[in-house]
Formats: sequence, C-alpha cells, structure tokens
Amino acid sequence: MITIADVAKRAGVSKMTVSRVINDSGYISDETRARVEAAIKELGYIPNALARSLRFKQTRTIALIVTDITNPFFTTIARGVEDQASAEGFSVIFCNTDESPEEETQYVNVLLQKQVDGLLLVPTGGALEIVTFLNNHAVPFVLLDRTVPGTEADVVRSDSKQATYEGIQHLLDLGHTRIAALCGSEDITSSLDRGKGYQWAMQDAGLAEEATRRTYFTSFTVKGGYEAAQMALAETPRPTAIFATNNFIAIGAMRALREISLRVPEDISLICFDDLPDATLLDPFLTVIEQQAYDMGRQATALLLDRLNDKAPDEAQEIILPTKLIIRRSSAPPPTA
Amino acid sequence: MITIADVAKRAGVSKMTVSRVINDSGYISDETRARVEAAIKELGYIPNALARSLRFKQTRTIALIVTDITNPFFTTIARGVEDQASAEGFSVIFCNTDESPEEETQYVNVLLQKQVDGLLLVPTGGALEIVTFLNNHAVPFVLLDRTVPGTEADVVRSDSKQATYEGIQHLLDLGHTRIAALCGSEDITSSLDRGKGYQWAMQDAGLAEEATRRTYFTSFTVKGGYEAAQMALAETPRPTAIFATNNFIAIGAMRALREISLRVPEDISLICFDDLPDATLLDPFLTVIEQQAYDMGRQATALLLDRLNDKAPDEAQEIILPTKLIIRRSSAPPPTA
DNA sequence: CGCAAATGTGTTATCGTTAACACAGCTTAA
DNA sequence: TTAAGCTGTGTTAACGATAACACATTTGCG
Repeated sequence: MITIADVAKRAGVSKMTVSRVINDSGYISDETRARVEAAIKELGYIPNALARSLRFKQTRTIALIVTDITNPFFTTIARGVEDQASAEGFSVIFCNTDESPEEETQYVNVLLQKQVDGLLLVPTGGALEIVTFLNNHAVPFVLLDRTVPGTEADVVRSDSKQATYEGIQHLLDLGHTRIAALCGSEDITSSLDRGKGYQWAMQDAGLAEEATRRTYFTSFTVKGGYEAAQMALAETPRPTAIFATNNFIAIGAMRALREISLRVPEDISLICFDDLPDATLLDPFLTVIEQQAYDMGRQATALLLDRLNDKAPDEAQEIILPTKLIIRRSSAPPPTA
Repeated sequence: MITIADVAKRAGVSKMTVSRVINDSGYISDETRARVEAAIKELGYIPNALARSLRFKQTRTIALIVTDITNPFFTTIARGVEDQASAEGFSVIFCNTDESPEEETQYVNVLLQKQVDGLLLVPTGGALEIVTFLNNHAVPFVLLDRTVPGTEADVVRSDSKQATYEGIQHLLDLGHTRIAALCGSEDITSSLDRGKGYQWAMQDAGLAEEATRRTYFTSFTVKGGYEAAQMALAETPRPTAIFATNNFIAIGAMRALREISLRVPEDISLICFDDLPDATLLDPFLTVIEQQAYDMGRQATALLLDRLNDKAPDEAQEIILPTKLIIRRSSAPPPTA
C-alpha cells in the first residue's frame, strides 16, 4: 500500500507537506504543490480514510437499517437516503433486520464499532431497548416510518391514522359498511396507527362494533395478508371491502380473493397503504394510500446530517409527511345483491 | 468516547490486558478477566473498529455497486449479497450509479479510501477504465451480471445468449416470425448477449433478415422500453411478438401496447428477461426468462470472500448461473388474421 | 531441588494521518 | 532599520488499538 510517507519521499518533502496539499490547508508554494501532486499521480496514492477518521473522529458514513429490503417501500426510502447522503459526501451502509430485534441489536453494535456518524432506523417491534441504548450513548439517529413508544427520538413518518381515516372514508362513501382491516404486527406503531385510523373512521360512521369485530393482526408480508384475508372472508356476512395496512398484505389478500374467485372490485373492494413502484406495475390497479417514501428517506437523512452538524434543535423532531389517496379500479360500490 | 485506556484504568490493568480480554488471546487470569469485563460493562465500552482496521489492514466491509437500485433484479441481488456477507461477518456498503461511469468512478474512489476489503460491481457501459484501475491496484472485486470486454475479472452472471435463444424459440414454436427485440444499451454485455441470442435463434429459423430489421437498442428503463416499442410497432407489417431484454423495458412496452389498444397476448405476444418479484405482483402474467438474482448476489459474495481469504484460484473465475423460461399468459400463437 | 516451560501482565513501537507547534526566510510598515 | 507578520516547511505527538518483546511468577518434571 502506498502511504503518505511514500509520496513524501518521492516528492522530497515531509509527510505534513503532502497532507497540506491533499487537504488544501496552510501555505504551500506552487512549485512544491506541483511536485507533490506529480508524486501522488505517479504512485497512484489513495489517502487512507481509516487513519483520517481516527483523527477526525468522523467517518462520513451513516447506516440505514430497514426491516425488509425486499419491500419497494423501503427500497424507495433507501434511494432517497442514498441520494441525499451522497450529495453531502456521506456513504451509506445498508442493513436488513427482517423485523428481528436480535438482528437489529447485532447490526447496531457492529455499526457503532465501525464508528458510523449516525443511524437511520426503521425500528422493529422490539426496538425499545436498542433505542434507549442509542439515546444513552448519545449516538445521533433518526427513526423512519415508525416511532418507539417510551422513547424520545427524531422521527420522519406519515400520519398513518389520518391517512387511514381518509381511505376508510372513501370506502364508506362508496356505501361499504362491512369493511375488514388487515393490520400488521401489533407492536409496530405504523400498523397500530392504521388500525386506529380505521377504528376512528368506522366509529364516526356508527360502525364501531363492526370495526372491532373485523380487525385482524398479522405480519407485513404476503403470507400474512393471505392468511388474514382468509380469516376475514370466513366471517358471515362477508366483508364487502378490505383495507390492507401495507402493500404486501394487499397482495396476499388479493391471492386469497382470487382463490375463492372473488372479483375485485365487483364482488369486493380492496384498498391498501403503500403504493407499488410505478416502474414495476404492468397495470396500476389498486386504490392506495400513497406515502412519500423517497422524501421520507431524503428528509430523514437531511435531519440526521443536520444533527451531526449541530444544526438541528435540541428537542426531538417529528416530521410528518403528507400522504395521498390514489383512487384506482380496486374500489367500487359494494355489490347490490 | 470510552476507549480501551479508560477501561484499563477502571480495571487497574494495562491497555494490553484489556485488549487480550476483548480478543480472547494470550493468557489472562480469571480474576483479571472478570475485573476487565466488569469495567467494560460499567463503562459501556465499544471497541473502535477504525483503530483495529488500521492495524489489521482489514475492514470486514465490502461494497456493492449497482446501476439501478430501483430495479427489483438488483434489489434481489443486494439481498443475496447482504445475507451472504453478514453470515460471514462482513458489512456491505451500497452504492447506486444510475448507469453513470462518472458516479461509478467517484464511488470506487471513496470506497478505496474507506479501505473496503473488496468490491462487487455491476459495471456501467463505460467501466473499462475503472476496472483496469482496480486490476492495477490489485483490489479484489467481482463483476455481477455483466462483463467488461478487454479485461480479465471474476464474474457471476447468467448465460444471456443461450437463455434468450430458448425464449425466442418459444415464440417461434408458437408460430411467430415477426419478432421484435427491444435491447438495452449497446455497451452493456448482458444486453448485447441477449441481442445475440435473438439473432442466433432467428437465424436458425431462417429469419436472419427479420432479426436485423427488428432490433432496437434503447436503455434499461420503462421510458426506453416505451419508446423502443413505439418504433417497433410503427413498422409494417407489425411484429406479432416482442422480446424485451429486461423487466423495465417490458413494462414500457406494455404501456405502448395499451396505448394503441393492442391486447396481450391476443394481438401481440410479449416476453422478457428478468421476472418481477412475486411479492410485488398481483397477478403473474408475463412470460419471462427468470434469472437467479438472489443466488447471483450470494455466489458473487462468496467468491469475493474466498478471494479475500486466498481461497480462490488465481485465474479469473466465471460463474454462469442457470436461467428458467417461465411461460405465463403473455405469450400465445400469433393472431390468425 | 533446580531449571525449563507455562502463565500472566506490562512496555514500546506501529498502523496512516493530521493538529499544534517550531522555525527560517522574506515582506512590510513605522 | 527593525520588529511584526506573512509564507513555507518540518518535527512531534496523538487518534485507538494490537504485535512483539520483555519480564515476573508459577508450575512441572527429572
């Protein structure tokens, strides 16, 4: 490996002088600078960021920990993070927990050892401990998509409750009363909030009891959606509409519906949280509550970097991004039968 | 920040002794070990991997550079990489070039400064220079999905040519003769190979001239597919089948078809390279040539880590993964009209 | 019993870089 | 003319960790 010492030797100057050229700091004569630059080029010298970081106590690296890298929602967030971070000269280390608090803890440990400057975290259901730990260690971090009850932390998320209210309202407006909600895990706040928004809208429509009866908790997966939908559909009378709290659950529900030959929207309506990326869709069909995933990534990163630069207020920030109800073909009035 | 010195002081031993406890190396009495461990716990000490890496000249970090993080094909690769790497105790830094050689160069530079142990690279069309650079600097790296003509390097990819031959054969078997090929960029080998496979199959069917006339180069994007499809469809007589060299091109083509109200497969057949992940599909519809993206990520990572451990042969390795033709509803015999 | 080997711990130098200080030569202004 | 300041460069110590060596003390075996 070529070090600064090699360059110094080649250029006939001290290491410090080379360092000055690299960092463009202090005084250097044009002649020396040229000699050093030539030596750098000749030797193909690449500065060692490890050594620099050790001195500066700054790695210009942040980490993004998500719970499901296969979900386009998180991929889109990742892209926002990457764009924002790299625009400010930061690298991103990517981690995937699969909703496992153990993996999450494991990753956080490794990342802290690697001295990342900060963390972006989509917390798992069991994140209380690790978030407390991060707070105690004064590690800068920003939560994404979900909060962690019992902790104070920066968070960037959508207003799931309000957005769900509007989505359910859309179904109610169409004339549905038997609406089932397929919720994600009960220890994830975004899932809970969507459940609450559903309850709230139903209650406002005088359907509180219906809502209680037709709420199903499962996981944010296709399989979970499939199973929950089966349960919902077994009920008599059958729901005329299904609200899925995320895209994967909706897809699972769709499969369950197809299996018993229920047509959407003729026999039953289906709406969900999270769009699927336009680029992967042959035919946009689902009525969805769209979140600004890309912006969520960008803003969380911007907030984190602000915090690193002491440019964010002391108190924990909460950034709530708007959502958009996109009405497509999967929602229609209930069958008149 | 708590350092090893703080722990040493607290435990009343030397830094070296603490280091021995952490690394479980050398001799330590049970009593000292207990005291050190207690001190570590009390202080919440986290070893600084930067300092360690500086000594060891090993960061246990690799980087994955892809050209389009929004494409599920690459996301799936990423997941394979992450799983394999983290199983062997490596972290992954993720980068996205958007097919830009400048971004690619930029990222490689930053990553080498950060002393990543190795690179996984989906090379852009203009990667010759950077790959040569990596070779000259003896940086371990493995190419993914594509090769770079004029260089020797490890690569893990599919046999695009053969796979395409089979896909086109499927269309020929159905009775198509006017088949258009929408290829990606001309300086990407996977795109070229797919074009060659198409030419080859057409030639074997005595349709060489057709093939030449109906080949369109564009970019691996929805927009590219849309535009190329429009050109292909403007031709008289119109093609009865379209072969898209990746998933995004297929989606773009689908939009072009829908715009002029052509039904698939009744009016025109459509097949493509790369499946879309099952989890994002409401209704698997496209006939595709599926690549083993997850395995591609895993195997490339395994090869890279082998290389890091001097367990790979000296010569450049080429791992070719099998593909699978999945026949669904988008391909059918040409209209009889 | 005596000496070699095993056990336990500390000291020094080093990884590659830069901050802080030192110093020499040259300019500038009173 | 002279001191203060600018310009250009080098030396030393430090970032946090560990390898290599040094040095006690204990153990084991003929």
